[in-house]
Amino acid sequence: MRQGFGYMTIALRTADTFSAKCEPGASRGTPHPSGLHEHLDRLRSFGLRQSFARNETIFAEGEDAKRIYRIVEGAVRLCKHTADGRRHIVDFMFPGELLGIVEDDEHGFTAEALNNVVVESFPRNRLDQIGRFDPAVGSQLRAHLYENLLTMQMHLLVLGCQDAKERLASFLLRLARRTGIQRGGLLDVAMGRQDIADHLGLTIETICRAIRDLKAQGSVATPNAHQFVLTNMPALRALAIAN
Amino acid sequence: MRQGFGYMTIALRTADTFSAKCEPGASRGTPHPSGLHEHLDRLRSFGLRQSFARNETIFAEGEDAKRIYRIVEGAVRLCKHTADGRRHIVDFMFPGELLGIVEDDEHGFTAEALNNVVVESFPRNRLDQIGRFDPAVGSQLRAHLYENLLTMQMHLLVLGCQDAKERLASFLLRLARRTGIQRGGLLDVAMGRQDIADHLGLTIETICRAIRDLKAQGSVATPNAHQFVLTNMPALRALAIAN
DNA sequence: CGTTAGTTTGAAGAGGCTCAAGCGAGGTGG
DNA sequence: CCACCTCGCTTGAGCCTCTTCAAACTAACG
Repeated sequence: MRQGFGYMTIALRTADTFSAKCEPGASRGTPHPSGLHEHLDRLRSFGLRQSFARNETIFAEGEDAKRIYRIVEGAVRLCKHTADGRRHIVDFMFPGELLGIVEDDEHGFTAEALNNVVVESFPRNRLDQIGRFDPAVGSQLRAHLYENLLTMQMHLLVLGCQDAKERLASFLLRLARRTGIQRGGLLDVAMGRQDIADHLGLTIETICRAIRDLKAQGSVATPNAHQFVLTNMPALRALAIAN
Repeated sequence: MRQGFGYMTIALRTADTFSAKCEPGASRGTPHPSGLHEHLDRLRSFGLRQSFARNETIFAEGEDAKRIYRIVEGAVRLCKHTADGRRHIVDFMFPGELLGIVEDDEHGFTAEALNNVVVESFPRNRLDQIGRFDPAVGSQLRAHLYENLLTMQMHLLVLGCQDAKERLASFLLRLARRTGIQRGGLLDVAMGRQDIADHLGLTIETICRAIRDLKAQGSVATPNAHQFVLTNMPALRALAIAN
């Protein structure tokens, strides 16, 4: 651990860029471009800025959920662990996205930095306090939870119905939709192969072979292990579950 | 379709029994024994009671979500379909549970009757209206969404990490926890093998074989195809993900 | 008592997993 | 500056689980 920089060419997006967010569900117009951000901005004075190096834990499953987090820079994985040590990555999170919003007292998963991560965190009870006067907060929180719910349902469909290549295609397309694509069609992939495997319910070897196959059929190219070019979107979309 | 009765020995529970509900998460005390029910009861005059025969559709994915449903009797499956016709059953629902609560304009999945089902439905905008005066409604809706979210996360873990026997064990234990167990340790299983398969991301044959294996190792018995006896709970729990 | 829908079992095949080794890029120390 | 080491990625071979296809069985119903 703590071994420096990791990948991700350049984190172009900053905390003020997140209005472009549009996830999930592609088709439906974004219901709320997360109005929650405005409320958090109003809590600036309570905001705490923190940095985490690769593989450091931002918060852990079971910990008291006293603060909510906004990712300013870097990428994060959300993990759940089984009793016998198996790991599943529920989702990845990117700049401008909110983290650790629960209705429980404790966090339901562990959040770990994929690379150098900067987060701002805010006391949860402050937001609740605003919510007591401004009913919009409640509905924005609900919208946030609902988005997450839709994302989970989509992912259930992926794990329940798709084979390795299809899962990878779904993953890459969603990643492209969320993080955007650099000039030259370059897609930066912050997470390692093992992370992708644990997210898609496969092994690292199967991920590698699925990538090789997609390359062989001309659907993607990989200039290096952490960058992809989606050379044939229609083919990928045909594999994936929906866009 | 419409071939009469289906299974499920006797639906003992009625609309007034749901206070016993305690899902998901076993450990945590039920955060809200769904206070939403009280609000719905207050909307009695707008309530619409409907019956559905086995395999009939209660509402379909993509339809306008104008009403929310409460199951009075019977069991329901919630399905999503991929473009190429594959089916995934997101979850099953039982008497006393609420159905079709979305933040969207349209339903995110299809609800179909597993057996003879009776539901009460209420206009969504009426509940919203109550919510404008009573802030508790909003937080109860949020709690409801959050419960669903936790359930999905649990199920992701099942699909992402477990093999056939483990998935079946997880499924049976959760089912027992939700629907309760008859005298004699009998667990009524309203859904067919194909439904279980589509819920667990397996084929019907694999389900049958997993059942056979659990029987062989003495963990369950099956007096008939729609009843199970969980003869060795510790063994099942050891297989399952958490309780 | 035949029909039908659903369940169960078998045999063969495929996709993904395991184990093992090779490769390549980055960082470190001489 | 190069050699070395390490970590993560990639590839291969064999195995195992789950799937596929096919057929037999069972129970409910007309």
